[in-house]
Amino acid sequence: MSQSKRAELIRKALLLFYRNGFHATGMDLVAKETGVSKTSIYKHFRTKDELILAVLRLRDEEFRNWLFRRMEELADTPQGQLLAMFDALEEWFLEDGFKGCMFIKASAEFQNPDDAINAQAYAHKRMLVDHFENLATHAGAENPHALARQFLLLKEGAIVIAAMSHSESAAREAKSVASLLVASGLVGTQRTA
Amino acid sequence: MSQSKRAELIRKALLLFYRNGFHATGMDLVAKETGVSKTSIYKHFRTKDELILAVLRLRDEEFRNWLFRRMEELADTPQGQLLAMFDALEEWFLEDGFKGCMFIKASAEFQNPDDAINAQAYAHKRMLVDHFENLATHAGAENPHALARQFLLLKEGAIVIAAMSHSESAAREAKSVASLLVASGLVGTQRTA
DNA sequence: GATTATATTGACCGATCAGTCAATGTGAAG
DNA sequence: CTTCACATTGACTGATCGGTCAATATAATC
Repeated sequence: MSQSKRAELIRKALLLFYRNGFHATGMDLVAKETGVSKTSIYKHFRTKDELILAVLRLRDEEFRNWLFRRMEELADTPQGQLLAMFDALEEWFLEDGFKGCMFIKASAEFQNPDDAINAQAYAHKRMLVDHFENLATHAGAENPHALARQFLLLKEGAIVIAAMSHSESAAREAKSVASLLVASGLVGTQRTA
Repeated sequence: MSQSKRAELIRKALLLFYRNGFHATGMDLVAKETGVSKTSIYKHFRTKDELILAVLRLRDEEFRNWLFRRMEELADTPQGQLLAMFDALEEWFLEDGFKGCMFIKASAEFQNPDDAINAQAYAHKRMLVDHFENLATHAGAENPHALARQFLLLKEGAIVIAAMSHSESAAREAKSVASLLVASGLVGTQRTA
Protein backbone atom coordinates (compact mmCIF):
# COMPACT_ATOMS: atom_id res chain seq x y z
CA MET A 1 0.00 0.00 0.00
CA SER A 2 1.42 3.34 -1.03
CA GLN A 3 1.92 6.01 1.57
CA SER A 4 -0.75 8.18 -0.03
CA LYS A 5 -3.24 5.30 -0.03
CA ARG A 6 -2.53 4.66 3.61
CA ALA A 7 -2.96 8.34 4.44
CA GLU A 8 -6.24 8.44 2.58
CA LEU A 9 -7.47 5.38 4.45
CA ILE A 10 -6.71 7.00 7.78
CA ARG A 11 -8.37 10.23 6.69
CA LYS A 12 -11.56 8.45 5.63
CA ALA A 13 -11.55 6.37 8.81
CA LEU A 14 -11.20 9.59 10.79
CA LEU A 15 -14.35 10.99 9.27
CA LEU A 16 -16.28 7.81 10.01
CA PHE A 17 -15.13 7.63 13.62
CA TYR A 18 -15.73 11.35 14.11
CA ARG A 19 -19.23 11.23 12.69
CA ASN A 20 -20.45 7.91 14.10
CA GLY A 21 -18.30 7.26 17.13
CA PHE A 22 -15.60 4.64 17.67
CA HIS A 23 -17.53 1.65 18.96
CA ALA A 24 -20.46 2.40 16.70
CA THR A 25 -18.26 2.29 13.59
CA GLY A 26 -17.46 -1.26 12.49
CA MET A 27 -14.42 -2.29 10.54
CA ASP A 28 -16.69 -3.60 7.78
CA LEU A 29 -17.98 -0.09 7.27
CA VAL A 30 -14.45 1.29 7.26
CA ALA A 31 -13.54 -1.26 4.59
CA LYS A 32 -16.59 -0.42 2.50
CA GLU A 33 -16.18 3.35 2.73
CA THR A 34 -12.46 3.33 2.02
CA GLY A 35 -12.68 0.73 -0.74
CA VAL A 36 -9.92 -1.24 0.95
CA SER A 37 -10.66 -4.80 2.00
CA LYS A 38 -10.67 -5.60 5.67
CA THR A 39 -7.78 -8.01 5.21
CA SER A 40 -5.64 -5.28 3.71
CA ILE A 41 -6.51 -2.91 6.50
CA TYR A 42 -5.47 -5.49 9.05
CA LYS A 43 -2.20 -5.96 7.17
CA HIS A 44 -1.33 -2.37 8.02
CA PHE A 45 -3.02 -2.07 11.42
CA ARG A 46 -2.88 -5.03 13.71
CA THR A 47 -6.09 -4.13 15.52
CA LYS A 48 -8.92 -1.65 15.34
CA ASP A 49 -7.35 0.16 18.29
CA GLU A 50 -4.16 0.69 16.28
CA LEU A 51 -6.16 2.21 13.46
CA ILE A 52 -7.85 4.49 15.97
CA LEU A 53 -4.45 5.52 17.33
CA ALA A 54 -3.31 6.37 13.80
CA VAL A 55 -6.48 8.37 13.33
CA LEU A 56 -5.83 10.27 16.55
CA ARG A 57 -2.27 11.02 15.47
CA LEU A 58 -3.60 12.51 12.23
CA ARG A 59 -6.24 14.48 14.07
CA ASP A 60 -3.71 15.81 16.54
CA GLU A 61 -1.48 17.01 13.72
CA GLU A 62 -4.27 18.54 11.66
CA PHE A 63 -6.03 20.21 14.55
CA ARG A 64 -2.86 21.63 16.02
CA ASN A 65 -1.72 22.96 12.66
CA TRP A 66 -5.08 24.52 12.00
CA LEU A 67 -5.63 26.08 15.44
CA PHE A 68 -2.14 27.49 15.93
CA ARG A 69 -2.00 28.88 12.40
CA ARG A 70 -5.42 30.47 12.76
CA MET A 71 -4.44 32.04 16.08
CA GLU A 72 -1.39 33.56 14.41
CA GLU A 73 -3.44 34.83 11.50
CA LEU A 74 -5.95 36.51 13.76
CA ALA A 75 -3.53 38.36 16.06
CA ASP A 76 0.04 39.59 16.20
CA THR A 77 0.90 39.49 19.90
CA PRO A 78 1.07 36.43 22.16
CA GLN A 79 -1.77 37.65 24.32
CA GLY A 80 -3.82 38.57 21.28
CA GLN A 81 -3.28 35.10 19.92
CA LEU A 82 -4.41 33.53 23.17
CA LEU A 83 -7.67 35.42 22.98
CA ALA A 84 -7.99 34.79 19.25
CA MET A 85 -8.16 31.08 20.01
CA PHE A 86 -11.80 31.56 20.93
CA ASP A 87 -12.50 33.28 17.62
CA ALA A 88 -10.93 30.31 15.88
CA LEU A 89 -13.06 27.98 17.98
CA GLU A 90 -16.16 29.89 16.99
CA GLU A 91 -15.28 29.38 13.32
CA TRP A 92 -14.88 25.67 14.02
CA PHE A 93 -18.21 25.43 15.85
CA LEU A 94 -19.90 27.01 12.84
CA GLU A 95 -18.50 24.49 10.38
CA ASP A 96 -21.05 22.10 8.92
CA GLY A 97 -19.59 18.86 10.18
CA PHE A 98 -18.72 20.06 13.69
CA LYS A 99 -19.35 17.26 16.17
CA GLY A 100 -17.26 18.18 19.17
CA CYS A 101 -13.70 17.26 20.09
CA MET A 102 -12.47 13.90 18.84
CA PHE A 103 -10.13 13.49 21.82
CA ILE A 104 -12.81 14.13 24.40
CA LYS A 105 -14.96 11.58 22.64
CA ALA A 106 -12.10 9.08 22.42
CA SER A 107 -11.45 9.53 26.12
CA ALA A 108 -15.15 9.09 26.83
CA GLU A 109 -15.37 5.83 24.89
CA PHE A 110 -12.05 4.43 26.14
CA GLN A 111 -12.03 5.33 29.80
CA ASN A 112 -9.44 2.89 31.06
CA PRO A 113 -6.37 4.93 32.08
CA ASP A 114 -4.14 2.05 30.92
CA ASP A 115 -5.65 2.20 27.44
CA ALA A 116 -3.28 3.65 24.84
CA ILE A 117 -6.19 5.51 23.23
CA ASN A 118 -7.06 7.17 26.51
CA ALA A 119 -3.44 8.17 27.07
CA GLN A 120 -3.04 9.56 23.57
CA ALA A 121 -6.21 11.61 23.86
CA TYR A 122 -4.93 13.28 27.01
CA ALA A 123 -1.51 13.81 25.42
CA HIS A 124 -3.23 16.07 22.88
CA LYS A 125 -4.55 18.25 25.68
CA ARG A 126 -1.15 18.43 27.33
CA MET A 127 0.32 19.55 24.02
CA LEU A 128 -2.27 22.32 23.87
CA VAL A 129 -1.62 23.55 27.37
CA ASP A 130 2.13 23.60 26.67
CA HIS A 131 1.52 25.86 23.71
CA PHE A 132 -0.74 28.11 25.74
CA GLU A 133 1.85 28.32 28.49
CA ASN A 134 4.48 29.30 25.97
CA LEU A 135 2.29 32.09 24.65
CA ALA A 136 1.41 33.18 28.18
CA THR A 137 5.06 33.39 29.05
CA HIS A 138 5.78 35.55 26.04
CA ALA A 139 2.76 37.66 26.90
CA GLY A 140 4.34 38.39 30.28
CA ALA A 141 1.74 36.65 32.42
CA GLU A 142 2.30 36.53 36.16
CA ASN A 143 1.75 32.79 36.27
CA PRO A 144 1.92 31.37 32.72
CA HIS A 145 1.21 27.80 33.74
CA ALA A 146 -1.87 28.68 35.73
CA LEU A 147 -3.14 30.90 32.93
CA ALA A 148 -2.58 28.16 30.38
CA ARG A 149 -4.51 25.66 32.47
CA GLN A 150 -7.37 28.14 32.82
CA PHE A 151 -7.42 28.65 29.08
CA LEU A 152 -7.60 24.91 28.54
CA LEU A 153 -10.49 24.80 30.99
CA LEU A 154 -12.37 27.43 29.03
CA LYS A 155 -11.58 25.82 25.70
CA GLU A 156 -12.80 22.35 26.71
CA GLY A 157 -15.89 23.77 28.34
CA ALA A 158 -16.71 25.76 25.24
CA ILE A 159 -16.27 22.76 22.96
CA VAL A 160 -18.45 20.50 25.09
CA ILE A 161 -21.22 23.06 25.36
CA ALA A 162 -21.05 23.96 21.67
CA ALA A 163 -21.33 20.29 20.72
CA MET A 164 -24.19 19.60 23.13
CA SER A 165 -26.16 22.76 22.42
CA HIS A 166 -25.51 22.82 18.68
CA SER A 167 -24.63 26.47 19.04
CA GLU A 168 -21.46 28.50 18.69
CA SER A 169 -22.25 31.04 21.42
CA ALA A 170 -20.06 29.30 24.01
CA ALA A 171 -17.01 30.53 22.12
CA ARG A 172 -17.85 34.17 22.80
CA GLU A 173 -18.75 33.45 26.40
CA ALA A 174 -15.44 31.71 26.94
CA LYS A 175 -13.61 34.59 25.31
CA SER A 176 -15.21 37.10 27.65
CA VAL A 177 -13.94 35.12 30.62
CA ALA A 178 -10.53 34.76 29.01
CA SER A 179 -10.30 38.51 28.49
CA LEU A 180 -10.90 39.04 32.15
CA LEU A 181 -8.20 36.50 33.01
CA VAL A 182 -5.69 38.20 30.74
CA ALA A 183 -6.49 41.62 32.10
CA SER A 184 -6.16 40.30 35.62
CA GLY A 185 -3.08 38.15 35.13
CA LEU A 186 -1.07 40.71 33.23
CA VAL A 187 -1.55 43.56 35.65
CA GLY A 188 1.69 45.50 35.93
CA THR A 189 3.01 44.29 32.59
CA GLN A 190 2.52 45.70 29.13
CA ARG A 191 -1.05 45.23 28.05
CA THR A 192 -0.85 46.76 24.59
CA ALA A 193 -2.28 44.84 21.67
CA MET B 1 -42.01 -6.17 38.34
CA SER B 2 -42.24 -4.20 41.54
CA GLN B 3 -41.31 -0.55 41.51
CA SER B 4 -38.31 -1.20 43.72
CA LYS B 5 -37.08 -4.01 41.44
CA ARG B 6 -37.40 -1.71 38.46
CA ALA B 7 -35.53 1.05 40.25
CA GLU B 8 -32.77 -1.34 41.19
CA LEU B 9 -32.48 -2.54 37.61
CA ILE B 10 -32.07 1.03 36.38
CA ARG B 11 -29.54 1.77 39.08
CA LYS B 12 -27.42 -1.24 38.19
CA ALA B 13 -27.70 -0.49 34.48
CA LEU B 14 -26.54 3.05 35.25
CA LEU B 15 -23.35 1.78 36.84
CA LEU B 16 -22.64 -0.49 33.87
CA PHE B 17 -23.22 2.23 31.30
CA TYR B 18 -21.23 4.74 33.33
CA ARG B 19 -18.28 2.43 33.77
CA ASN B 20 -18.16 0.77 30.34
CA GLY B 21 -19.91 3.18 28.01
CA PHE B 22 -23.28 2.84 26.28
CA HIS B 23 -22.42 1.07 23.04
CA ALA B 24 -19.79 -1.05 24.75
CA THR B 25 -22.33 -2.39 27.26
CA GLY B 26 -24.51 -5.12 25.81
CA MET B 27 -27.98 -5.98 27.00
CA ASP B 28 -26.81 -9.52 27.81
CA LEU B 29 -24.40 -8.05 30.33
CA VAL B 30 -27.14 -5.86 31.77
CA ALA B 31 -29.32 -8.96 32.15
CA LYS B 32 -26.53 -10.95 33.80
CA GLU B 33 -25.49 -8.19 36.20
CA THR B 34 -29.02 -7.30 37.25
CA GLY B 35 -30.18 -10.90 37.51
CA VAL B 36 -33.19 -10.02 35.36
CA SER B 37 -33.67 -11.91 32.12
CA LYS B 38 -33.40 -9.97 28.90
CA THR B 39 -37.01 -10.79 28.04
CA SER B 40 -38.17 -9.22 31.27
CA ILE B 41 -36.08 -6.14 30.68
CA TYR B 42 -37.60 -5.74 27.24
CA LYS B 43 -41.05 -6.11 28.78
CA HIS B 44 -40.42 -2.88 30.68
CA PHE B 45 -38.23 -1.04 28.18
CA ARG B 46 -39.11 -1.38 24.53
CA THR B 47 -35.53 -0.76 23.35
CA LYS B 48 -32.06 -0.32 24.74
CA ASP B 49 -32.40 3.40 24.05
CA GLU B 50 -35.44 3.57 26.33
CA LEU B 51 -33.47 1.93 29.11
CA ILE B 52 -30.71 4.47 28.56
CA LEU B 53 -33.25 7.28 28.76
CA ALA B 54 -34.52 5.89 32.07
CA VAL B 55 -30.94 5.70 33.29
CA LEU B 56 -30.34 9.31 32.32
CA ARG B 57 -33.49 10.39 34.14
CA LEU B 58 -32.23 8.70 37.30
CA ARG B 59 -28.79 10.21 36.90
CA ASP B 60 -30.27 13.66 36.37
CA GLU B 61 -32.31 13.38 39.54
CA GLU B 62 -29.50 11.95 41.67
CA PHE B 63 -26.80 14.31 40.43
CA ARG B 64 -28.97 17.37 40.79
CA ASN B 65 -30.03 16.41 44.29
CA TRP B 66 -26.46 15.71 45.33
CA LEU B 67 -24.89 18.82 43.80
CA PHE B 68 -27.49 21.34 44.91
CA ARG B 69 -27.65 19.93 48.40
CA ARG B 70 -23.87 19.90 48.69
CA MET B 71 -23.68 23.52 47.52
CA GLU B 72 -26.18 24.49 50.20
CA GLU B 73 -24.29 22.60 52.87
CA LEU B 74 -21.00 24.27 51.98
CA ALA B 75 -22.21 27.89 51.92
CA ASP B 76 -25.00 30.09 53.18
CA THR B 77 -25.26 32.85 50.59
CA PRO B 78 -26.21 32.46 46.91
CA GLN B 79 -22.82 33.65 45.72
CA GLY B 80 -21.05 31.45 48.25
CA GLN B 81 -23.06 28.49 46.98
CA LEU B 82 -22.10 29.25 43.40
CA LEU B 83 -18.42 29.12 44.30
CA ALA B 84 -18.95 26.10 46.55
CA MET B 85 -20.03 24.18 43.47
CA PHE B 86 -16.38 23.74 42.58
CA ASP B 87 -15.60 22.38 46.03
CA ALA B 88 -18.40 19.88 45.52
CA LEU B 89 -16.98 19.01 42.11
CA GLU B 90 -13.59 18.41 43.65
CA GLU B 91 -15.15 15.96 46.08
CA TRP B 92 -16.76 14.19 43.14
CA PHE B 93 -13.52 14.05 41.17
CA LEU B 94 -11.84 12.41 44.16
CA GLU B 95 -14.43 9.67 44.44
CA ASP B 96 -13.19 6.22 43.53
CA GLY B 97 -15.53 5.52 40.66
CA PHE B 98 -15.37 8.94 39.05
CA LYS B 99 -15.43 8.58 35.28
CA GLY B 100 -16.56 11.95 34.01
CA CYS B 101 -20.03 13.30 33.27
CA MET B 102 -22.58 10.75 32.11
CA PHE B 103 -24.43 13.33 30.02
CA ILE B 104 -21.34 14.49 28.18
CA LYS B 105 -20.58 10.87 27.42
CA ALA B 106 -24.13 10.18 26.32
CA SER B 107 -24.02 13.20 24.05
CA ALA B 108 -20.68 12.02 22.68
CA GLU B 109 -21.96 8.54 21.85
CA PHE B 110 -25.33 9.69 20.51
CA GLN B 111 -24.49 12.75 18.47
CA ASN B 112 -27.55 12.97 16.29
CA PRO B 113 -29.48 16.09 17.39
CA ASP B 114 -32.74 14.27 16.63
CA ASP B 115 -31.85 11.49 19.03
CA ALA B 116 -33.87 11.55 22.25
CA ILE B 117 -30.76 10.60 24.23
CA ASN B 118 -28.85 13.54 22.83
CA ALA B 119 -31.71 15.90 23.63
CA GLN B 120 -32.11 14.60 27.17
CA ALA B 121 -28.40 14.95 27.86
CA TYR B 122 -28.51 18.60 26.89
CA ALA B 123 -31.67 19.13 28.92
CA HIS B 124 -29.65 18.25 32.01
CA LYS B 125 -27.20 21.04 31.25
CA ARG B 126 -30.03 23.53 30.70
CA MET B 127 -31.46 22.56 34.06
CA LEU B 128 -28.10 23.29 35.66
CA VAL B 129 -27.71 26.68 34.03
CA ASP B 130 -31.23 27.61 35.14
CA HIS B 131 -30.30 26.85 38.73
CA PHE B 132 -27.08 28.84 38.42
CA GLU B 133 -28.96 31.77 36.96
CA ASN B 134 -31.39 31.69 39.83
CA LEU B 135 -28.55 31.78 42.34
CA ALA B 136 -26.80 34.53 40.38
CA THR B 137 -29.95 36.60 40.44
CA HIS B 138 -30.27 36.24 44.19
CA ALA B 139 -26.57 37.05 44.53
CA GLY B 140 -27.25 40.36 42.81
CA ALA B 141 -25.20 39.71 39.71
CA GLU B 142 -25.20 42.36 37.01
CA ASN B 143 -26.04 39.83 34.32
CA PRO B 144 -27.24 36.61 35.96
CA HIS B 145 -27.78 34.75 32.71
CA ALA B 146 -24.30 35.50 31.41
CA LEU B 147 -22.74 34.58 34.73
CA ALA B 148 -24.67 31.31 34.82
CA ARG B 149 -23.48 30.39 31.33
CA GLN B 150 -19.90 31.16 32.31
CA PHE B 151 -20.22 28.96 35.36
CA LEU B 152 -21.52 26.13 33.21
CA LEU B 153 -18.54 26.62 30.93
CA LEU B 154 -16.13 26.32 33.84
CA LYS B 155 -17.96 23.34 35.28
CA GLU B 156 -17.97 21.34 32.03
CA GLY B 157 -14.37 22.20 31.33
CA ALA B 158 -13.34 21.10 34.81
CA ILE B 159 -15.21 17.80 34.50
CA VAL B 160 -13.72 16.98 31.11
CA ILE B 161 -10.18 17.78 32.22
CA ALA B 162 -10.57 15.96 35.53
CA ALA B 163 -11.80 12.87 33.70
CA MET B 164 -9.07 12.97 31.06
CA SER B 165 -6.21 13.81 33.42
CA HIS B 166 -7.35 11.55 36.25
CA SER B 167 -6.77 14.47 38.59
CA GLU B 168 -8.97 16.72 40.68
CA SER B 169 -6.92 19.89 40.27
CA ALA B 170 -9.16 21.31 37.56
CA ALA B 171 -11.79 21.96 40.21
CA ARG B 172 -9.58 24.45 42.06
CA GLU B 173 -8.48 26.07 38.81
CA ALA B 174 -12.07 26.54 37.75
CA LYS B 175 -12.94 27.96 41.15
CA SER B 176 -10.19 30.56 40.91
CA VAL B 177 -11.64 31.74 37.59
CA ALA B 178 -15.15 31.68 39.03
CA SER B 179 -14.05 33.83 41.97
CA LEU B 180 -12.75 36.41 39.58
CA LEU B 181 -16.03 36.36 37.68
CA VAL B 182 -18.07 36.82 40.82
CA ALA B 183 -15.84 39.66 42.04
CA SER B 184 -16.12 41.29 38.65
CA GLY B 185 -19.82 40.74 38.04
CA LEU B 186 -20.97 41.78 41.47
CA VAL B 187 -19.09 45.07 41.62
CA GLY B 188 -21.25 47.63 43.32
CA THR B 189 -23.38 45.09 45.16
CA GLN B 190 -22.83 43.42 48.48
CA ARG B 191 -19.87 41.07 48.32
CA THR B 192 -19.98 39.69 51.85
CA ALA B 193 -19.77 35.97 52.35
C1' DG C 1 8.86 -15.31 -20.05
C1' DA C 2 9.39 -17.98 -15.69
C1' DT C 3 9.93 -17.37 -10.77
C1' DT C 4 9.30 -15.36 -6.57
C1' DA C 5 7.88 -12.12 -3.09
C1' DT C 6 4.28 -9.14 -1.85
C1' DA C 7 -0.63 -6.99 -1.85
C1' DT C 8 -5.09 -7.78 -1.99
C1' DT C 9 -9.23 -10.29 -1.89
C1' DG C 10 -13.97 -12.61 -0.74
C1' DA C 11 -15.36 -15.94 2.22
C1' DC C 12 -15.32 -17.35 6.62
C1' DC C 13 -14.55 -17.75 12.08
C1' DG C 14 -16.60 -17.74 16.84
C1' DA C 15 -18.50 -14.21 19.69
C1' DT C 16 -21.63 -10.84 20.56
C1' DC C 17 -25.15 -7.49 19.08
C1' DA C 18 -30.31 -5.92 19.92
C1' DG C 19 -34.43 -8.06 20.11
C1' DT C 20 -38.18 -12.13 20.03
C1' DC C 21 -40.97 -16.27 21.21
C1' DA C 22 -42.92 -20.41 22.87
C1' DA C 23 -43.03 -22.39 27.24
C1' DT C 24 -43.14 -22.15 32.22
C1' DG C 25 -43.85 -20.23 36.74
C1' DT C 26 -46.77 -17.48 39.92
C1' DG C 27 -50.30 -15.24 42.47
C1' DA C 28 -55.01 -13.67 42.85
C1' DA C 29 -60.03 -14.38 41.86
C1' DG C 30 -63.69 -17.61 41.62
C1' DC D 1 -58.79 -26.66 43.92
C1' DT D 2 -59.25 -24.52 39.43
C1' DT D 3 -58.76 -21.02 36.39
C1' DC D 4 -56.94 -17.23 34.36
C1' DA D 5 -54.08 -13.23 33.71
C1' DC D 6 -49.59 -11.95 33.85
C1' DA D 7 -44.58 -12.01 34.88
C1' DT D 8 -40.46 -14.41 33.82
C1' DT D 9 -37.51 -17.50 31.54
C1' DG D 10 -33.83 -19.94 28.44
C1' DA D 11 -33.30 -20.64 23.91
C1' DC D 12 -33.33 -18.67 19.68
C1' DT D 13 -33.22 -15.10 15.50
C1' DG D 14 -30.64 -12.62 11.78
C1' DA D 15 -27.23 -9.18 11.79
C1' DT D 16 -22.93 -7.48 12.94
C1' DC D 17 -18.77 -7.51 15.75
C1' DG D 18 -13.30 -7.79 15.40
C1' DG D 19 -10.24 -10.61 13.16
C1' DT D 20 -8.28 -14.59 10.03
C1' DC D 21 -7.12 -17.62 6.02
C1' DA D 22 -6.52 -19.89 1.77
C1' DA D 23 -6.52 -18.34 -2.75
C1' DT D 24 -5.70 -14.89 -6.26
C1' DA D 25 -3.81 -10.85 -8.40
C1' DT D 26 0.23 -7.99 -9.06
C1' DA D 27 4.79 -6.49 -9.68
C1' DA D 28 9.66 -6.96 -9.44
C1' DT D 29 13.83 -10.05 -10.33
C1' DC D 30 16.34 -13.07 -13.00
